[in-house]
Amino acid sequence: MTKPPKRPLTLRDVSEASGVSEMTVSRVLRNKGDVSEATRQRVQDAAKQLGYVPNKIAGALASQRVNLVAVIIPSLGNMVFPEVLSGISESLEGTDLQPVVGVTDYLPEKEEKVLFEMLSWRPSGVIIAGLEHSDASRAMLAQAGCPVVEIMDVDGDPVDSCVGISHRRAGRKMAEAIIEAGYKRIGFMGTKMPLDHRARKRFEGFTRTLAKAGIEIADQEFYLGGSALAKGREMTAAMMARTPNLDFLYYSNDMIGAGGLLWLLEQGIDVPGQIGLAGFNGVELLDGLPRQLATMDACRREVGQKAAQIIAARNRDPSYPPHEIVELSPTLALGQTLVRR
Amino acid sequence: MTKPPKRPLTLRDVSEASGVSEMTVSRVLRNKGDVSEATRQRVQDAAKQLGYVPNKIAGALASQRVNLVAVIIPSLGNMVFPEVLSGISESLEGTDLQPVVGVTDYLPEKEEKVLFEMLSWRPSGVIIAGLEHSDASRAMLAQAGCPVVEIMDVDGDPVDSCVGISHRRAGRKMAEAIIEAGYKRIGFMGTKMPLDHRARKRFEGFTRTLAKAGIEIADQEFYLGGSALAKGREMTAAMMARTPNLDFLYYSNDMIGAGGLLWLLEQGIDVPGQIGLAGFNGVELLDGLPRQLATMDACRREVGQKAAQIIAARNRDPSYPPHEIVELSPTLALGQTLVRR
DNA sequence: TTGAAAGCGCTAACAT
DNA sequence: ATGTTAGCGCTTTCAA
Repeated sequence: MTKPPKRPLTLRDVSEASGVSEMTVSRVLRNKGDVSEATRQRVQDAAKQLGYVPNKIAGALASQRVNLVAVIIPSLGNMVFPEVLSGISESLEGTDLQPVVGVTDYLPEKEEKVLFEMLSWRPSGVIIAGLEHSDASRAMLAQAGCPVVEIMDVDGDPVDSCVGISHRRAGRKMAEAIIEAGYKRIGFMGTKMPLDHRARKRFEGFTRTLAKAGIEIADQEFYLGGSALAKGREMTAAMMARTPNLDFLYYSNDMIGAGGLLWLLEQGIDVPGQIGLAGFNGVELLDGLPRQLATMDACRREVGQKAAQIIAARNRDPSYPPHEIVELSPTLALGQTLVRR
Repeated sequence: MTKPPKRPLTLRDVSEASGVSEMTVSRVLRNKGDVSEATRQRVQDAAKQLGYVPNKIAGALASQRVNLVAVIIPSLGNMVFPEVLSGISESLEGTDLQPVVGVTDYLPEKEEKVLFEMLSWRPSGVIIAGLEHSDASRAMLAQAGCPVVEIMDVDGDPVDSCVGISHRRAGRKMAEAIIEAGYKRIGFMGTKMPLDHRARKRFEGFTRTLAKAGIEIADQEFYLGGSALAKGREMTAAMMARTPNLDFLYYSNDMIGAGGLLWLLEQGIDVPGQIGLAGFNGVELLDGLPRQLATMDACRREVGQKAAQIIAARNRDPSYPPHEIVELSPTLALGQTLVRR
């Protein structure tokens, strides 16, 4: 090891230390072009010796290529998005592409800012959650000059490519399952809507399907922030007090569903005998609950994988067609809380 | 909006569109230097009209400044790290710095790779979890040429600055509380150690303190992967079958603790009457459990905030002293599962 | 207040 | 297999 340098090392330093031209040093460090084994060794030794770290900024500017994929998601606290991320990382593993994450907190203005920020690094691709964006954001995406994949949702009009599930259909399928099982007095709990378009679409698909069967939501409640598990408890307690004759509770996510389930069991309420339950997402957490909560898997990992594959493929092969739309099918898991009655 | 460009727009395009020199356009876009209100308007209109997004790569190369802070953490699936991240984002909000996240999966080799990758973008600072790094990683950090803050842990020898709690002390404090409450037959459950130094240190602090009081861990079990809640259940079931006379269970994280708690309650076991429990982290999730699990807060958000503040301060003021060490004090929450017996 | 020139550290393209 | 030259798109510095 050498002593801390005042000035960051450059290719030139390695060149001088190894007695090889900058160009050849560059070739060695990128494994590009033919270099004799001897010089390769010399260069690598010199680079390691000095502790040289290449300057990607200069490299990117010169080569007009940046191996970054911008990934823009609403939140990291949700568990859903980390799973999407790991799908993305997985698919990008073999390539030289690297994901860079930006978080919007479900705020369109912040999405705009984050997107602008990321595009100004000229990434090789953009993966962005949702199909709803501000006009400015859509314009930026359209002009980005790189593949764009909108994920998690297919109910809408993508700028370019798109990978996800239909949340309307997911809501519908759940409603159908509930109707078919014979439940009639249904309560709904979820996040406040305007922020979360996918939850809203599920709710729409759900209520419409119920309506067609002549059923109306008997009670509903929406929350914002806080511990989802605790919120699930509270909302369930409140709703059961307000509307005691409910026979089913549909939660817009598994976490509040789990909270509700725990509360109901504690009250000695028979689940699913007296009341049925369902959530949404298929989070791993559920495996540890006293009852297996009915849920619907949102294919989070697969969404991430496929989206990243599209980006990678289009970077590899510019003739790969844009505007690809991939709709994945969420699977319904009835668990132990949605049974025929 | 204009039609999709083949070539990304440059300052030159804005310059031509507005009839102002590139230099002045640059000044407007960065709010730097004096520009007359008239030209400022012209330029901004032109830029927006064209949909110009500045090229940060070129900007960074020219200015030798990059407004990115590299944040390197072991995992996103843990809930712990997203909280640290939000602390970081929060502190960086006012500045022009932006966090960029890299994930190591607790693997030193991957840490090395991620670190190298991030340093090659010449960030304005590095925030990295833990004090244990490979020699190569330490060397890179030492040579990084930017402030480095190691976080989450203070039991060790930081390269530069450091913000965190003492996990040894945390383990000790928990042991003291348990001893003082009168528990004697103690079981431990946690992740497999070598991967997670902080969990290991807590365990060490814990067992040593017990040892001093003449108590030895009566049973222990370690897990790897899977749903933590479910693992907590399984391990607890296995341990209670194997060593039925335990009177306390210490879990290395709240999630497995929650799983254990749920299982015990289901079995009709009296918590904390028959057996006491404690976890670690103070995760929000716990608010929704049937009993408030004893735990110890790791100050995750505060750690992130403080670390980012240090980076920001040192960027603002180069004379800000390096090698700052900040030890935060975790607070013990006895909840309802650690009571005097 | 504005503009012109130089160059950041690399790599593409072309020699040799 | 290796070296040379000319930028990449900005910002710094200096001049007007």
